[in-house]
Amino acid sequence: MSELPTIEKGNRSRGGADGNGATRERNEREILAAAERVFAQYGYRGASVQAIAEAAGLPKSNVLYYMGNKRGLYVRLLERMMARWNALLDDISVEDDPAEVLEAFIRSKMQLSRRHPEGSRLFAAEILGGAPFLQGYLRGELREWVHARAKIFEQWAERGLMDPVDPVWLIFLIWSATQHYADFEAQVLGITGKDEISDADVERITRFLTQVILKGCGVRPPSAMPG
Amino acid sequence: MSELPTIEKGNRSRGGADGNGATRERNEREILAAAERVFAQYGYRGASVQAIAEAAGLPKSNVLYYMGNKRGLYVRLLERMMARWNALLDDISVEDDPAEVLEAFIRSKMQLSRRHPEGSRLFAAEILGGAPFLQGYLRGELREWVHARAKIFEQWAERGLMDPVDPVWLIFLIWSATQHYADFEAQVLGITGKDEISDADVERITRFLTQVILKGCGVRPPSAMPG
DNA sequence: CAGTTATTTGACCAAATGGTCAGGATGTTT
DNA sequence: AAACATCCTGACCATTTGGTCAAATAACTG
Repeated sequence: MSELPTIEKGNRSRGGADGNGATRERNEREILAAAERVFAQYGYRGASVQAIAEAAGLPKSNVLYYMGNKRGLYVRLLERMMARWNALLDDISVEDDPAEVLEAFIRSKMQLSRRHPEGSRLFAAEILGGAPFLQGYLRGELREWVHARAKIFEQWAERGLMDPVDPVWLIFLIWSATQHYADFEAQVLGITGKDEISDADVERITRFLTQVILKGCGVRPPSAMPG
Repeated sequence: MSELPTIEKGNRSRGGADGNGATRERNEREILAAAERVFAQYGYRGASVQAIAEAAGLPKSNVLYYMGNKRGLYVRLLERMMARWNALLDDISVEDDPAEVLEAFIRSKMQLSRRHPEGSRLFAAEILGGAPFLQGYLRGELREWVHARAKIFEQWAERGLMDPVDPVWLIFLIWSATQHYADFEAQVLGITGKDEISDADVERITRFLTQVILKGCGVRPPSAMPG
């Protein structure tokens, strides 16, 4: 605990600029990755700049040199995660097949959580704590995102392509079910006795969720073209 | 932030012993409630004893007098929540009706999250952070709990009372879906535009989840008695 | 090469952290 | 009233917190 990082001064492979903004870019990437892990584990308040610096293998001052301050670093991470989320299921229309869209949604959401488990947990921790930094996003962009898709689900229901379930709650159901495997990984591992969730597990879970949720809201399996 | 609690010294209604352990009991209750809120919001590291004390309207020293230290207080809260959880769905057998049991599970889980939202979030934060204090519980008691119920689900599937879905993942699905409304309340409120989740909402959500999940795993609605 | 800019980092700071403790206040019991 | 136990809390402590700064170093540019 009292041990400092002990970076060798002459670490040639890391120090100094090396043409363009390459140094900056590389260091920022490394710091962001480390910060994502630490913030995800301890939350905003619980995470310390010192801990982030150690995780990145840099002195604290250097982290602050690149990121300005803790708050800014945190917000940057949140924004990065929002961007990833926004890119999800970006273009669907009423004409699409419900089964295909829902499966694609479940699948890409699972993969997002799997590819960025720390970002996913960071997001979760932020919302758990009352979303002090994300209020605006939740009541703005994300709300629009959800309602746009909800409208399409409703139209599908009107056309008899699925049961008339509340589309917003359906989205929450999918969100929570997929999020669970990233956010509560510790629980899933503890209960199943595994020591990691494999790609095969992810595939099985995806299929399970797809099957249960599609069937659960009466979506016809893809094939028959209406009209 | 720099303001101290400023408790009046002569607060008659709180000071001193009053027969039995009534004082202790009352103060402990109040401290536990305050701590649950603060830990839920900020996580273990992010929560400060000072913040808990202020939330309880007591000086920090008094909180430590009752609870010993931060760690002990936290563990006590986790244990209280585990006890609540363990009491859930405690006696089911293969002879029971799947539809009834699953609905009861969803319903009581929803109510648990609703009655103890802070406890629920506390639990979630602990697991999010890798469950450093709950490893044992997850790999022990909770694992048994889950597997015992999973076995029953499997037998139901064998008897043709439901689809042969993986029972552990079904439990996770129900867990995550119900947990969501407590843990991510900020998200649900932000997106729906409500400023609280009403009892009526809870009832609607419960019905929605019951309908979709039961249908989704092919559970026959209650009525026909087998064998 | 000199000049300019970007990077690195230890020393430092005020505030907050978890926790201890002595001593006073408030009761109950005899 | 004396004795005893519980309760309360301000003062205090070592450590950690987020953040600043100046001086050193490294790299790019003319």
